[in-house]
Amino acid sequence: MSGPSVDRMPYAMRRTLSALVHDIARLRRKLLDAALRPVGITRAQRWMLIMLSQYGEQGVSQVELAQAMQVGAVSLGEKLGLLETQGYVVRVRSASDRRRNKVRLSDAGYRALHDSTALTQAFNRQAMMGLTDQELAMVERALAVIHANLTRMNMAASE
Amino acid sequence: MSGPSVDRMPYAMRRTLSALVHDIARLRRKLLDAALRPVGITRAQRWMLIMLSQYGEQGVSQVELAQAMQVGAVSLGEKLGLLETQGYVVRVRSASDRRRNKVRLSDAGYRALHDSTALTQAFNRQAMMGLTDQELAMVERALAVIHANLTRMNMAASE
DNA sequence: AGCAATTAATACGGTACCATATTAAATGTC
DNA sequence: GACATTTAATATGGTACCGTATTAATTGCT
Repeated sequence: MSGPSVDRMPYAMRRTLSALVHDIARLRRKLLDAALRPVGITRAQRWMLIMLSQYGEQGVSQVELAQAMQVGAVSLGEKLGLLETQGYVVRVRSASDRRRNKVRLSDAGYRALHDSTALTQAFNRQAMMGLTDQELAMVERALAVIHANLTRMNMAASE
Repeated sequence: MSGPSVDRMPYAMRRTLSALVHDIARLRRKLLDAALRPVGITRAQRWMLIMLSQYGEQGVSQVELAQAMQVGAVSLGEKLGLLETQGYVVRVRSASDRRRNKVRLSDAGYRALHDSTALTQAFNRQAMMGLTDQELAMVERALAVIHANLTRMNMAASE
């Protein structure tokens, strides 16, 4: 009879590697999106434009693009909808398979891609300030390992 | 007369450090949230529970907590609303300043924190597999630099 | 050819963030 | 004490993700 059975100690909250990754992603999204405002696209949209630029005139289907970006088909469709509304991408029903959309960049899309590049690079320089190229390369390699681990876990989770 | 004035070349799309950070954050959120499902909280909620555990019985105001977490007051309020609905936190109007809420963990909150810890640690071990402690320490230091840069930029942006 | 299974995209609903606008309470100034 | 200012929290609306359910079209099997 007596006190509660729960442990009420404060938990350790060192800024771990994982917490740093989430925090950096969050801050970077916020700040870079603000920096890209003049161009009219966000960081995530820029990423999609970059991917789309790989496929040129003939375009890609949404499923194929989603796989290449390791992103859910729903997220992709939503973002494409926005980009289409804004005029940066074009979606056309494929004639050979009328379930598919052929997605490609418009001229405005290529222009937004071009216009956002310098801003992004300048932003990255500021964000990476104080680290040598060697350090950055090492971090990139380590993160690639973590990314590969997570990708494997992700595959395993979806069978 | 003539062709369009836009450059239609495909853009380089090496998995850069920045892209890796965003991707790791996204995958980690997805997979860890799934792993934590049995406990009933998400990774972001766990983070908030950890922070709340620092303040003990007397609790914190939302503004103070938002500053400590470097998160917007709105996001914080929303997540607190969810956690309160689920019974993990308690919000009480402060008597001395009736604008303020005093927020603290409930017993269920402490329990969820406890229950989610082992799962999170196991998850992290899997995600970091293949990297030595030295490498991880080095990555953590480098990410801390980037985080500090972004934090500074964020301060500057809000004057 | 006919029907079942698969596939591409979308609808719907949810979490995690953000900025800006609003409301209510406190504070500072006269 | 009265009124303008500041502050704490919330309302509103937007982007970026997710999972599951649905719809329409194709493919595969018989």
